[in-house]
Order: sequence, then structure tokens, then C-alpha cells
Amino acid sequence: MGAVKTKRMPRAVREQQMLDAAVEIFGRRGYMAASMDEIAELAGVSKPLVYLYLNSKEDLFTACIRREAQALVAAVRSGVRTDLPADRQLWDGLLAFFAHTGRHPHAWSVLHLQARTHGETFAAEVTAMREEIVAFVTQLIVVAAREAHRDPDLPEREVAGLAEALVGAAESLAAWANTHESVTPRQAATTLMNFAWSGLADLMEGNAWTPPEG
Amino acid sequence: MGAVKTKRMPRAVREQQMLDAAVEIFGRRGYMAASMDEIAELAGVSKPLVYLYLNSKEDLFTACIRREAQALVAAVRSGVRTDLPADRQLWDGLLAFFAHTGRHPHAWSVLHLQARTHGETFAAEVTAMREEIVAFVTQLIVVAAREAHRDPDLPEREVAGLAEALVGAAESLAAWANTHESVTPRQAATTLMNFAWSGLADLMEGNAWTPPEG
Amino acid sequence: MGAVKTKRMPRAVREQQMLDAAVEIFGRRGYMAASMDEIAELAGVSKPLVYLYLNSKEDLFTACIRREAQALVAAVRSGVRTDLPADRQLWDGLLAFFAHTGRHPHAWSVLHLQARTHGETFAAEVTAMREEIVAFVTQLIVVAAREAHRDPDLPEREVAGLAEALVGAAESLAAWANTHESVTPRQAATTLMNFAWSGLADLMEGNAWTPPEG
Amino acid sequence: MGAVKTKRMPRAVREQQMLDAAVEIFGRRGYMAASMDEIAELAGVSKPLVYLYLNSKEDLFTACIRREAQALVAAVRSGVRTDLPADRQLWDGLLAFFAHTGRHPHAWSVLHLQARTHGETFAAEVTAMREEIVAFVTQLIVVAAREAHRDPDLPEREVAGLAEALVGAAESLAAWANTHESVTPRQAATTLMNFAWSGLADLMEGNAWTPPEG
DNA sequence: CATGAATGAGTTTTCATTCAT
DNA sequence: CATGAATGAAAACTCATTCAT
Repeated sequence: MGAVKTKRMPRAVREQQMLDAAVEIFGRRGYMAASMDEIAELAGVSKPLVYLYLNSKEDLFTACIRREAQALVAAVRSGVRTDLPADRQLWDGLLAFFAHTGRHPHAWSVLHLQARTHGETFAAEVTAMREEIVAFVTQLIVVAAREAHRDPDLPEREVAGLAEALVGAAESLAAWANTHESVTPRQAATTLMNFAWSGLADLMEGNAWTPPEG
Repeated sequence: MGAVKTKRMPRAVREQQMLDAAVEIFGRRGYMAASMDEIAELAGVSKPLVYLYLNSKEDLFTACIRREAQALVAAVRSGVRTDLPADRQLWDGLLAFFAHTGRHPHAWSVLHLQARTHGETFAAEVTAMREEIVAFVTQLIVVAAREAHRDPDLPEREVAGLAEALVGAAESLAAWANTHESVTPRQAATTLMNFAWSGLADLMEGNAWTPPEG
Repeated sequence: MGAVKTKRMPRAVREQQMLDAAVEIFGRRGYMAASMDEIAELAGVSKPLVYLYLNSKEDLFTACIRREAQALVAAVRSGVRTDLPADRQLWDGLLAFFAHTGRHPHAWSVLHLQARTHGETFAAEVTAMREEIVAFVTQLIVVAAREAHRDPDLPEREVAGLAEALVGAAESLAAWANTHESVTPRQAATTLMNFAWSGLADLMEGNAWTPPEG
Repeated sequence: MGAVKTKRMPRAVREQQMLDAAVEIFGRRGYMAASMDEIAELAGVSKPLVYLYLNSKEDLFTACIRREAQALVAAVRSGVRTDLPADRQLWDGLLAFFAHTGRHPHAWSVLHLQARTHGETFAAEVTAMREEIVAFVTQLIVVAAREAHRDPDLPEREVAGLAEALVGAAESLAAWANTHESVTPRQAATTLMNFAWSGLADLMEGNAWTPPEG
């Protein structure tokens, strides 16, 4: 386990190894319980080198958050084609989201739990990413309403709340899927699409939303 | 803000003061960053007394979680009348939930963030409560389906996922409402009821769910 | 276990109960590791009462040492008849000594180990008793030499050393007997009498000292 | 008295300095009363360094016991030539023993008092060494009996007791010599040899054992 | 007399962080 | 570049001891 101790790697590579190690340790132990010693050891470098490259525990944690936030946003982005209908975009985005969080549980723990639990500074870092996603979802809802040929009397504040709720539900399901082995990204996405798109009342009438064949 | 420094109080009273202080500090700083010194000071007692009554930091944290979990469940319970229709029950429950979390933000932080971030032992404590709520919501969905005179072909796993998503959305909205001064419990509940009950598609058709006049 | 909680006992009795408890705890845990809490609990009284009667942990320990030192000296004294021959006196004294230390292992631990291990003040307390015993043994040796019709050219320093060695050997055997279930006071005394009186060289010639029939 | 504060020493050296300091403090104050602060200060290093190298107070104490036990055994061993007669071996061993304990009173306090007073784990550490010495003495007695052309009818248990008594007497005399400035190792050894080899009865007849001219 | 309530002072231990080589 | 050596600061926890009732 841990990176093989190789000598003389370019700085950029070493930094990534350190971040890899840091994300894993921060994700497992939490920010405060994580020790720089353990991170350095897992990264296969000496502690002073970690400080040389990343300055402090705070900076290291921030770097982790940033990298993982960007990675997550990128993953979701690259899963979505903006020329498709809104429901399809939402479906694809959710699928990408659940796939990514499922593949990188430590990173997800850092973003969803650790970063929000240890001070405003870190939380703000995640909030930025989150708002990007919420904005994307908000946009989707507005577009969808337009596509439905309906002048949306949904006020802005209301739409914001809906997007917030949808994202919150997605986050919650990600954690749920991560702790229930048998739940696949596809299942999680289906559940959420049904819930969000059709609503409970509709669902109970038998009108479920149907995922695309992909 | 801390308790007035009065001397010689009966044990039961002092214990509550300590828990009050602990919830606040744990909520603000997180479990690990919270120091027993700070808690004791805010409670207006000396550290040894905290240890005498609550044994250890772990036990103190557990006691906080338990007290606040029970308080939250009790608040929701007492807001709901089980003889009313399902949607009304859900509405009342959400209202009570948002009202309580809004009035006790530190407690909500302890339950929603801190407890889940610092070890299985603490997480399990909250999970128990959460499952109680998820079970309540699950029951509501089943009952609602029956009331809709529809044989619910919703499989059990699917219902569980829906309840999970609904609760997750609620939790997320609670945090959202707590950080946006202008969002009232009533607004949060309305948003979520619309989202959950009518679904986005319905909403965009103009078919919103209408809150009761209360 | 521990004294039965009875009310309103005369002070002298209560004090003895406290000392009993203290000797047991000090003997088992050592001076520093013993806690006043545990002692008070075992004695069946409240902590402030212990302080009222015995002032401080130091004073309590000193009181224990004194009581047990006197008890041990008294036990040895009452086992010896000074009108008998010297070897018989030594034999009787050793028998009484091993019997007493065997019956009160905690007390012996306090005197032999704890008191000497925690500061000059306490050690001095035991030294007083020990010197009494060494003096008794010294006297015995002098008398025996006189009885042997031999002008003892043993110088005083030499006799003091011998007495010291004898007492040291006895103390050591007491601990040895206390940890080896099967060694009786009588056996310990026999071994030591042989060693001291006959010497190894004599023993190896087959000339053992014979214990009285008692 | 403490080590001169020199910076950047190799680990092995620093560890010995720490053990030196620890032995002195443990010997003077006892295990529990000794504080890591005082030890670190006497060693001329910071407390974290002590923990980095020696792990914990327990481990530090154990390390002290081990080092000093080995040193004592080595001192006695190197003083004895196994090709000489038994009484000469005993004499040489005692001489080495008293010389070593006289030169290292704190170490002797650690081994003889502190280690036996604070828990089985530590006591066991010393017991190992002590049993080695008792075995050596036992062997000596057996050999001496054979040399005396006497089939020793001394039963095994009896010999064990004699060795125990002899070692106990030596230990006791070591403490005695340490507290009486004017008693030299040679005097202590002479006294004990006389006592053990000739026995009191013989001594009083004027038949003392004669130390070699060395 | 007896005790529940309370604490000042100290303990071991850990960690992020920095030099000197 | 890289690292072994080193530490200031703080944290959890304990205990002998004392009032107020």
C-alpha cells in the first residue's frame, strides 16, 4: 500500500501523490484526526517535503478539497450533453455523479462530510462547487419548464429551493449507496429521477418516469 | 451567553447546563476541535466536574447526541397527528422538523454533521434516530399509496430509496434554511412538499400541492 | 467486601476501620496509586470524614505505617521469652515474624515495600521499627557469644553487620514465603535458623541446627 | 549534574542520556512520583523527544530496568572466575555486587525497590534477573557441597531457601552500605561471607572465614 | 457528624511545525 | 533536494483537598 518509494520525481507528480495520500487519510480519519505523519508515510515522502510543497495542514486540506471538487464537477460535466432534453441531461448528470462518488468514496467523504465539519474556510471551498452544481440544476429546471411550453410561475426563490432539495437528495443517496453494497449508481439515479420528476403522487398513480434505454 | 455562574446546584441541573454548553461547542467546532476546557468554561464549571458527571469526552458527546436525537424525534412526533391523511402528516412533520432544526442549529449540526463524521460509534447513535424517521416516512408513503386506491407496485427497495431521498432532501434543506436567514420553516416545508408530492414534471404543469390553511 | 455501613460509631472504631482500609489499598496499589476515594469507599465512610480524622494522605499513610510497625514488633515480642537461650529466642522470634507477615500480607507490603519507596519521611518511620528489631538481634548475638564462654572478639561494627544481614535475610524470606503458597512459617524459620546459626560450611558437613520440638 | 545541553546528537546517544536521567529520577522519586517533565529536563531534551524515542512512561521505566539489570548481572559475571573454588567465587561475586550497587545507588533503587513496587509487569522484569542470580548462588552451594566430599542430603527446596536467604541478605546489606557512608564493599562482603559461610555459631567460636589477600 | 458539590494544580501524551546537515 | 533531530503548545484526564449544607 502507499506509493512506491521512487526517487527524483518531478514536483507535479510528487504533489499528486501527496494529495492522493492526503485525500485517503482525511477521508478515513477526518481532518483533525488525520496526522501529517501518516499522510507523509502513505505518500512515501518525508514530512518536511510535504511542508515544502504544501505549506501547512490547512493548505493541504484545501488543496485536497479543490482538486476533488474540480474532479467531481468535471466528471458530472463530461457526462452531460447540453443539446439533449432536460430530463435526459438530469439523468446523465445523476448517473455520472453517483458513478464518481461511488468510485472515490474517500474523496466524497472529504467533500461531503469533512470539509463541512471543520470551519467556515473549508466549507466555503465546497460551497463554491456545490453552488455550481445547484446553478446547473436550476438552469435545467428552468429550461425544462420552458420546454413544457409553460410560462413558469415558479418564482426564483422557489426554483432555488427545488434545486437545493434535489441536490441534497442526491448527496444523501450517494452516501446511502456507498454504505449499501448492493445499490448501483443506476439504481440510485433511477430512484431519484422518479422521485424528482414524477413526484410521489404521480408515482403512486403508476406514472413512473422511464430511464432512457442507454 | 453561557450559564450564569451559580454555585451548588443539584447534579441534574448542572448536567443539563453541561450538555447545553457541550452541544454548542461541539456544534460550532466539531468533535475533535472542541476542547473540554472550553466546554467547561461555557458551562460555568470546572473541568473536573464535567469529568465527574460525564466521564469522558466520548461519553459527553454521546450524551449530547442522545439528548438531541430524542428531542428532535419528540418534536416531530408531537407535531404529527396520525389520524390525518398522509400528505397532511408529512406536511406537519416537515414543519415541525424545520422549526426544531431552525431553533437549535448547534444541535442540528451535532446530529447531522459532527456525529456522522467521527467514528462508527457516534454515527450509529444517530443512525438509530434517522432510521426511525425514515421508517415513519416509509410508512407514510405506503399508506398514501393505499389511500390512492392503487395497488402499489412500488417494490420495497424502491420505497426505501424514496424515503431516503426525501429525508436527505429535508436534511439538506434544513442546513439551507439555517444559512439563509430569510427562509422560514414554512417556506422550506412548502418547497419540499411540492417537490416530493407533485414532482418536477407536475409542478411545471402548474399542478402544485397546496399546503393546508393552518 | 468493605466494612458494613453502620452509623454512629465511636471515633476510635471508625479510625481503625479507615486504617484497615488504607492498609489494604496502600498495600495493593502502592502509596501514589492509592486513591483517597477508594480508601474512603472501602472504609464505608465519606471522604471528608477521612480528612477530618486523619488530615491528609501523608498523615494517613504515616498512621498506617506506625500502627503496623507496632503490631509487628508486638507480635515478635510476645513470641519471645527472654529467659530462654539465645538460639531459642531467635527461633521463636523468627517464627512469630513469619507468622505475622504471612497473616498480614498487605501490612507487610506497606512496611517492607511501600514505606521505603516513597520518600525519606516514610522510610524513617519504618527504620525506627527496623532498628528496634536489629538491636534485639544484635543483643541476641552478643548474649549468645557470652553464653558460648567466648570473649567475643567480634567488633561492634561486625556484629551490627551480621544483625543487618540476618534481618535482611528474614525480610527477604518473608516476601518469598508470601509468594510461594507452600512455604510455611515453620519452614521459613528453619531454613533461616540453619543458615544463620550453622552457616553453609557447617551445613555441608551435615551439622544442621535442630529446631525445638514445639 | 544533568547532561550538557548539546544539540543534534545521534539517536543512540540521546537515548542513553535519557535513560541515565530516567534512572536517576525514578530512583529518587519512585515510579509514580517521577514526572516525565523532570526526566526530560534532567536529560536536557524536550518531552516530545523522550516520547518519540521511548514511547511512554511505562516503556521508559521498562527500558531502565532492563538496562540496569543487565548491567548488574554483567558486573557480577565479570567479577567471577568459574574455575576457582566455590567460596572464592561467592566472595568475588559479592564484592562485584556491592561495588556495583555502591557505585550506582539510583540504579539499585530502581531494581530493588521501585520495580518491585509498581505492578507485576515491572516486577517480572526484575524477577528474571534475580532468578538468574539465585540460580548462580544455588549452583555454588551445590558445587561447594560436592567439593566438601559430602553427599549433600540438603533437599532441593532447602537449597533454594538458603540461596534465597543469602541473596536477600546481600540485597539488604547493599542498601545498608549505601546509607552508611563508611561501609566499604569489602567490609560488606566480608560480613556476609562470614555470616553465610561460617554461621553465627562458628563465628562465636572464633572460626571466621578468611577473605583472600586480593 | 456527615456529605454532595466543587476545584486548583498537575499528569501523561500528541501534534503541527522547523532547523541543521 | 531530502531528512533525522528536535520542540512549543495544547489536549484529555486525575486527584488530593475543601466548603456549604
